[in-house]
Amino acid sequence: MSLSFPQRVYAIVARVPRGRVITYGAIAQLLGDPRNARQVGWAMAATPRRTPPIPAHRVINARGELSGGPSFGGYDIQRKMLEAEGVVFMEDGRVDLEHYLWLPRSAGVKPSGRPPSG
DNA sequence: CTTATGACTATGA
DNA sequence: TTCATAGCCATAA
Repeated sequence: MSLSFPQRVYAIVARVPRGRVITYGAIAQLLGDPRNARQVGWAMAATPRRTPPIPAHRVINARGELSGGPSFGGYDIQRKMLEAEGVVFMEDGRVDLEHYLWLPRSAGVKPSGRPPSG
């Protein structure tokens, strides 16, 4: 059975440890469709209001900026959440992805998913 | 089917 | 560096 797109997104976001962040593009890339970065955001916004164990506040854009989605109540809320986990922000108010961007162990290797156009 | 929107990303000025 | 534009694709009307 194939999991839905958002389902797979949650699976990755749930793997992001504390004190780390991940970008939409990275998630989409891990799913095999880097173009679906936008759909990743859509999936996050579609998170059930049951407030599942999905650390959506650790998902930011490729520029290290927060999204301030309704799931947090505002930009400051998301920032406080990350700071509470140990994430330090730069003067510009952005996160240094070079230091906080998290990737799974198998990052860079996708043995299965989307085969080449063969 | 078309049109409009969006928790995005890459490129050009 | 910031600002504007193009490309992308799923969802909603």
